[in-house]
Amino acid sequence: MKRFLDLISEEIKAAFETSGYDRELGKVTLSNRPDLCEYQCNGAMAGAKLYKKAPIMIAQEVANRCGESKVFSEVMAVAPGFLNLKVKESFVAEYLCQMAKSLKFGLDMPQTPSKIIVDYGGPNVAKPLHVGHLRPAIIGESIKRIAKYAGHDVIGDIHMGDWGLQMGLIITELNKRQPGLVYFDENFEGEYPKEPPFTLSELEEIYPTASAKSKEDAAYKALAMEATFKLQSGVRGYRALWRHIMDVSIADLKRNYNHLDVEFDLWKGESDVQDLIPGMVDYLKKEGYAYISEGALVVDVKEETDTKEIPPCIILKSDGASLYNTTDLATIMDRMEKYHPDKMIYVTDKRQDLYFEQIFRCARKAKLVEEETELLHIGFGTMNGKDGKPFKTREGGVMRLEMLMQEINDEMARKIEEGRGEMDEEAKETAKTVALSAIKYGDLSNQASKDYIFDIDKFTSFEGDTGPYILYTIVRIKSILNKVKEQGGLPKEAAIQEAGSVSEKALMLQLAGFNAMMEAAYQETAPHKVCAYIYDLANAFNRFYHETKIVSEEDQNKKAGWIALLMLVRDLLEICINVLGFSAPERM
RNA sequence: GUGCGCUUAGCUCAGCUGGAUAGAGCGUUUGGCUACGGACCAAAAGGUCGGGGGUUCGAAUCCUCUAGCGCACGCCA
Repeated sequence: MKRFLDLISEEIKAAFETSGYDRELGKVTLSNRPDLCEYQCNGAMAGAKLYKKAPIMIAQEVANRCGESKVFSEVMAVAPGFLNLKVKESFVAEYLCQMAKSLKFGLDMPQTPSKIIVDYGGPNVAKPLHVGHLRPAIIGESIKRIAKYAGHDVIGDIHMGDWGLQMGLIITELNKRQPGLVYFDENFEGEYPKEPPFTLSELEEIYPTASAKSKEDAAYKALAMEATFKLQSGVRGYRALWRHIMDVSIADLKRNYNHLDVEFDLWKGESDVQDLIPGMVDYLKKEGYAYISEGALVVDVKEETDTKEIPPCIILKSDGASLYNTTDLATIMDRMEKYHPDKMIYVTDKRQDLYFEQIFRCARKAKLVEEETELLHIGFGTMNGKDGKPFKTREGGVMRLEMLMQEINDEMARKIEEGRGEMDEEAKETAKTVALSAIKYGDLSNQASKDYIFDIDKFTSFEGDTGPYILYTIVRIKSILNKVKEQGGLPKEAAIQEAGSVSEKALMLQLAGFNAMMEAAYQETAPHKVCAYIYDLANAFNRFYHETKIVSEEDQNKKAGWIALLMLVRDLLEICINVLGFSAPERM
């Protein structure tokens, strides 16, 4: 379906054209002055110079051509040359009826869907998730869902850090504690046990212990590095241990991400591409992209148009070891090979901007990707505490994600109990649902690239521009619809009708902007636009609701129209919160 | 030093890619409860859009200079 703004622009554009002006001047935008009109066109002022005419003259001419319009009830030329527009009630109602019937509520699907890989998450295996993992999970998940809704073929990849020193550390510590394990017996040739020699909680304790030891004890660190090396060189027992660590850790990661309603299609990690590295390095050398500089193997990624110094992309360190860059490039190769994506989106901290610039340039220069392959880095800002400094525990440490979630769940449960005066299982579940909306909406309503203040009190508030307010609105609509159902059922074939009040029309116009909004959110990878939209929509609905008695309406026809309208509001709100990554309970 | 980003109401943030009187929420003040869910609605106060200059009929938005803050700048991820 055409976007509403484009549709009504058509008419104004045609009027410009038949008046002898460039039709592009007829672009219509939302009104800046809702007190004066619903939409406006500023083309007459832009055209004034071109046609050496007073803008008001042009505007007047165009307005005169719109006398008999199916679309507009008012086209008025106003000084200095604005065209103030009001849309016919019948036109909006017709548009919404079509929307309600269309598969994606008016959002056109691409002729050929793009294959998109979204790389987000990036947790380290065997280390607990902390608050730093919250933003990539929330933002990445939403970007993925928006792209899916827009009709693309999207794959979410968690891209774990599963091949580094932390593995060597854990193995070393295990060796100290249980040297008798078969994994450390070099002569062992049988099958290794299926059950891991540790539990999750042990694993969670082992890593920090080992990490602390290695910082104080150089010999210990050397052992850990040796263990890492042995693991990477394929020592059987170490690989088997690694598998155990992975299994235990991934199960825990899945549980945690599940709580966040974050789901990955691929659970790949650095380890998955290690075998590709030698071949890639050979290729880069042979084709002349890579050369030795200061002992390291690098690829130059400078370009003539650069206004700044871009350091080369390091492929191998001077000791010959691979690093983050190597793995990321190999991952790009792997993805091209296996999935052939049109686009790869990386969701990481914005401090990695330069790094990804280097990686992308290197991948492009060395033809690891095709010319059309789009590489995009969405760099997000820091999550700060109320003091404006990076979010920390009271003790100043890094807060575990589970702790944070627990704190917010508790706070929300407390509020719900306060409201209801009781607490049961259902209320607990509701608290979790609402808490998640609070966190996610609080994050996503800010532009991703900016730092933001993580203010629990603000986010968990049921008032104002918050997740709970949105959920409240949805629950409220559901409640009305249920009431109508009890009363005698929802009409089967209810069609949205012409607005009978200002607030109703405002609500309808807000609904009509859905497809344009979603398209923009996808194009600009901007979840915050979805938040802004539903906040406006929720407000428009509540205003309308406040002055309209629906359940007790006598005129069945009118009532049926309102119910159809309500269902559309509910559907759009639910679609939007779904792409944002949360859901609404049945009651609150 | 170089580059990037940010600076909008007391606080937290929008601002539809150049338009009319710069908008929300929180907080403050005030009004509306026989509640289809008041977790709501209505209203008031609150701004030289960091500062200067420029382009333009018209600038928070584009250019330029400048200040403050943050971040990044070859072998960490």
